[in-house]
Amino acid sequence: MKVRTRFAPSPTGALHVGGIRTALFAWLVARQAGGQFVLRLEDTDKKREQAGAEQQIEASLRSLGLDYDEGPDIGGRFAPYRQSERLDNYKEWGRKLIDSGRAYADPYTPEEVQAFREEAQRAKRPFLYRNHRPDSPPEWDGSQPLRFKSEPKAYQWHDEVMGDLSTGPEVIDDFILIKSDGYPTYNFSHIIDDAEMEISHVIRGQEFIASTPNYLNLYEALGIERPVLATMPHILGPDGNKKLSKRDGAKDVLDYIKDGYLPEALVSFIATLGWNDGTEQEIFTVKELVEKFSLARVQRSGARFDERRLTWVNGHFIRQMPLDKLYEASAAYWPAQASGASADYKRKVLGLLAERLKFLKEIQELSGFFFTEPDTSAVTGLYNDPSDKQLKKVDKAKLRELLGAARQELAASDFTEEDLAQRLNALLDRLETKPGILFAAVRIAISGAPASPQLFGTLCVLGKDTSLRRLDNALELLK
RNA sequence: GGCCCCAUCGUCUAGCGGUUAGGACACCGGGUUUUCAUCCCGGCAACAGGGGUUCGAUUCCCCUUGGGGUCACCA
Repeated sequence: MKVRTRFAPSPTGALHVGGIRTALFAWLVARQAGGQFVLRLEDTDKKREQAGAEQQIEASLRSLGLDYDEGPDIGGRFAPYRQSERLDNYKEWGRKLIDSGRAYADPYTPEEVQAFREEAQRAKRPFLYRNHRPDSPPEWDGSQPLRFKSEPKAYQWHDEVMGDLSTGPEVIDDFILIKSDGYPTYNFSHIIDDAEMEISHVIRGQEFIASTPNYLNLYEALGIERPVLATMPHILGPDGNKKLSKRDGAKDVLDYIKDGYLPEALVSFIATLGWNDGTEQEIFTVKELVEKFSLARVQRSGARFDERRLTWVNGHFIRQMPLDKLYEASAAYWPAQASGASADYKRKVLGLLAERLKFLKEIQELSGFFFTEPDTSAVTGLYNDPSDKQLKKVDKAKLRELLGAARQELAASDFTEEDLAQRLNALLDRLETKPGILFAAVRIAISGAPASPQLFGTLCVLGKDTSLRRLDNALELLK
């Protein structure tokens, strides 16, 4: 079978993790089979549409490397890929259904239908339009909704993720195919488009499982062979059990990218949210995912979104990334003060920072003192009230003595890491002091930060002039 | 409310009749002789409940409970 999958969002907002996961899995299925992945825009609701959403969706997919072979902005064999540009198509299929007696014009006003619905609600029964199906509907002139004339019956079908599913005839109803504004409903348009675009696997969220029997009924009326169906469980919010939404702090994918989460980390994390290969592997490269992914191993229950785990995965990817690649990826995250610094210097700073980064945006806060003098009030603050327990025991006079001695050693050093280590360690013995005291004192003088990368490397990168100057400044502050 | 789906540590999960129920995140402790972090070692922590089936159920079946979805001229 020729495998073609699609991701078919409506342009009503940004893509969050839930939507992206559906896209990722569809993409993986296509890439694994050497098939195509299609992006189609379901823009049939003008009221809910949001300006810029299409671009945002496209950018989100691209930023994660989920490239599509056909889509609204790149065209393809079955263009156009915006449903709003395929309206004639749906009308034509609507006519066919009218001709075969499987569609009819809905004569009721929205208010009348609403009254039926409320009546059903009062009786605590599910609402079925077909209980009110008109005997002799008017001719469809496009101003009324066009409804599907269903043929209720029981269904059982196979879902690649959920397994065998079944329902009774009571869930089948006469749903609207084409709205009175001329736009099709999702229920109609996606079936037509999937068929015309030769989509082999329909992979989508759990919310569609209830309407699947209706689609099955429509496929039969249309004489269309149904594609393979796969239903993804929802991704749930971190604290609640509700479907993940913006309100749960579900950031848009581009927000994560902006904060310096790496695409490959995002992909690995999202893929393992509801899927695993049965081994104890926790992290996957994109290549591995393409090889190992299978719909059959997708979890049937919903998964909670835990950002802490994403953060861990991201840190993992950062740490195993070669420095050159990491440097490339970090371009947008340097603080403003770094603009004058050389690439070579920044690369060295990044080398020191790399092992403690959770995401790239942290470079901004962590690297400040490499580019500007430490804040004097921060330095005095740290000396007066050190977080370090050892340093607490030392008075100012002693601090001055230690820093003075350290300054002398540094002045004599060639500022290679080895030499610095050797000299300062020797100083430790000579002054009979603990590293927790001497090194902390020096570290604060040169960084003004409560936490910073390892001392010798930091001194080495900052260089002799800067280091000595900062030590002098600190000595001045301690007077 | 009807219909449908789901159910292992706090979280993501392995398990597909016999296991000391495994891993990871988070958390807690220890180590890597400066801080933070990394890394390593250790610890805490789960089969929702009740019936069956079976020599034996986390695993298969049923019920209960709990959670979710759906019942739009939204997708």
